[in-house]
Amino acid sequence: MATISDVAARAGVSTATVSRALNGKSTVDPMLAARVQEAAAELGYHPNGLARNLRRQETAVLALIISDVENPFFTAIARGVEDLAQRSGYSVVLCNSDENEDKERRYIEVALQERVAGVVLSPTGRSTNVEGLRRQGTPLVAVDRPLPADAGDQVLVDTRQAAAEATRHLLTGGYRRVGCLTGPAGVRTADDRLAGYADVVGEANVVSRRAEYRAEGARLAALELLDEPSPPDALLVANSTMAIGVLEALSSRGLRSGRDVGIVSFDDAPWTTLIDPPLTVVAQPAYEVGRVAAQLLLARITDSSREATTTTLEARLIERKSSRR
Amino acid sequence: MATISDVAARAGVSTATVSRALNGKSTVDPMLAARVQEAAAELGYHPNGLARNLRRQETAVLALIISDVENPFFTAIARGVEDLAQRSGYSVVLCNSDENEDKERRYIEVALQERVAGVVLSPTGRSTNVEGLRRQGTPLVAVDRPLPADAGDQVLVDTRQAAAEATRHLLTGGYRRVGCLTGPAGVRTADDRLAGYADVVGEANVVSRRAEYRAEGARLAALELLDEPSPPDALLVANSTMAIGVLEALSSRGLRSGRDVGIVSFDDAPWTTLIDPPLTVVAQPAYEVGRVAAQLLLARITDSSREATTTTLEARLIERKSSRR
DNA sequence: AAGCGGACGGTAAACGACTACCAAGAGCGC
DNA sequence: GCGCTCTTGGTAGTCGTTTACCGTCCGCTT
Repeated sequence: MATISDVAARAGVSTATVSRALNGKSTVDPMLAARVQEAAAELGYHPNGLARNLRRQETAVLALIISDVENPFFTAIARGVEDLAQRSGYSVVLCNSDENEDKERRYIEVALQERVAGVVLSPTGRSTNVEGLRRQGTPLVAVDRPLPADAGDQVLVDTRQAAAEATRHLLTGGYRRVGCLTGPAGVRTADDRLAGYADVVGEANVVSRRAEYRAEGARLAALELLDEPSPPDALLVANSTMAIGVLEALSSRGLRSGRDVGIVSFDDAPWTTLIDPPLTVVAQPAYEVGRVAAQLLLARITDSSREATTTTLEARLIERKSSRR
Repeated sequence: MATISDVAARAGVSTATVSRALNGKSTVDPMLAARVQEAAAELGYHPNGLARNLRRQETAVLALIISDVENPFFTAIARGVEDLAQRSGYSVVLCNSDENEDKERRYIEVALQERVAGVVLSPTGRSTNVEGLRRQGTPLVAVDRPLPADAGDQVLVDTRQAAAEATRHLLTGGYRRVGCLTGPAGVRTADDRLAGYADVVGEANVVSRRAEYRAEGARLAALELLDEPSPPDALLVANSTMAIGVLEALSSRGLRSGRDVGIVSFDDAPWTTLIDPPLTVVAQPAYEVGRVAAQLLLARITDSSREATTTTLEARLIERKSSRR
């Protein structure tokens, strides 16, 4: 593997000159520079990023740790982060914590060890530990879910408000007994969506189940709800993956969404318009969340003394037919 | 930021001892080791991975460069790679080339500079350049699409065969004029699927359109096909993202899949059973592709002289109702 | 008591780049 | 010819680890 000294030897100059020629710092005689370029090309020289970063004490890599690669909401965030970061010359590496606190911890550790320039994190849950990042002064912005007791930058979605609006929408649509299917306790988005729902129906009328943010758990939970003595006639579902399970549950009971059970789900997945009836959803500005997070992160990288901010973006209810009789 | 010498100073030993104590190599007096551990904890010491890797000349990071984070097929591959890699102590960083050759090149460059231990790559297209990786001897395995003129490890899916089977299935289902909607020319999976289709209908009867592997282009292309003088009465669609566009096109023309136009699509996305009629699909073993790729990569990392292999996995036709009248 | 081997831990040299500092040479005015 | 400035490029130190090598100490055998 060619090193800078190989190039230097081949071009008949010192390593310092090679470094200067290749990085365009300081001035180097054009002829010498050309010779260096040529030597580098001939040897297929790629600077060793490890050595470079070690010396420079900085990397142009951002880590994005998300809770589920298979959830379109998070991949849209990834796109947002990436588009913006690329433009500033940063590369983004994506780590999938899989809603698993161990994996999350491991990836935070990797980010720390690799000395990435900054981290965008969607915390899996209660016990996310960012002490390490904080101590090392690694810039961090949390997305989707706030960090427990933290004063860092955050980009959130006003999900409680959105859940309330969706619930209200179902109620005015003529449904009487609205239920709620949400994610695990301790996951802030899950709790907030439930809370927004409860705000509207009133504590006394809460009919809810929790499940992992996955299809299968949601299917089972929906079934439980439907089998109650007085089952809900409408459901607020906390994300699109769960919605898949809920719709399966409905069809396995011969129920039709909209007519029999009103449905509103979070996240405007691409397939939601394909089904019959099309799904009413709460569209979250995922791409925008990613963009803003990246912006904040870059700003903090260049000026670490910035004050921490919390940005809350609005979600938007898209009325389709699954919430109408 | 605490370094190893800080820890050494605090524990009153040399850096060598700290290193040994923390890495469990060689033997260190248990009492000393404990003192080192404690000092490290107190200082919140995280070894500098850059320095470590520079010295060790190796990293425990694998790069996975995929062509589209928002495509479930690729995220399933990512999961497969990750599950296996984690088990061997490797971390996986995911890079999204977005079907864009510039981004792909950039990420290959990053992988090279960061000296990752290996690369899993789904080449975007014709001009993917892995010369750099080859020269540096970075282990590489290609997934989904073969590398042009390459002798490296590959994990592919027998997609031509699967396309042929799907086409045959439509034909025996009573459809007369089967069309094909595939991806861009030069993308091997797109070409193969078209070829498999052509194998069955015969060159003379080919009715096809190409589009990006995205919903919108597929929608337009489908519309074109449907507006022909003698439009096809069945369509083979090359991936699930395109299928979304096709289904939109159908419904905008008031056509019903199955009854009016038979549809078979590649990729068993989670929503395909939710629509009415459920979509007949060619399920690709994406997770398995990822697993095998990771296995191959790890094997090659430990033994770089292994002979290159090409693994071809079988796809499976799942008959549902969109391919029946 | 001398000799020996094993266990332990320190010293210092890498790894590969960047860069502060310095030296040499060129050009120029006097 | 001298001294000045300016450009150019080399020397060597540095980033934070790991590890080859070596010295020391301890206990045991003979």
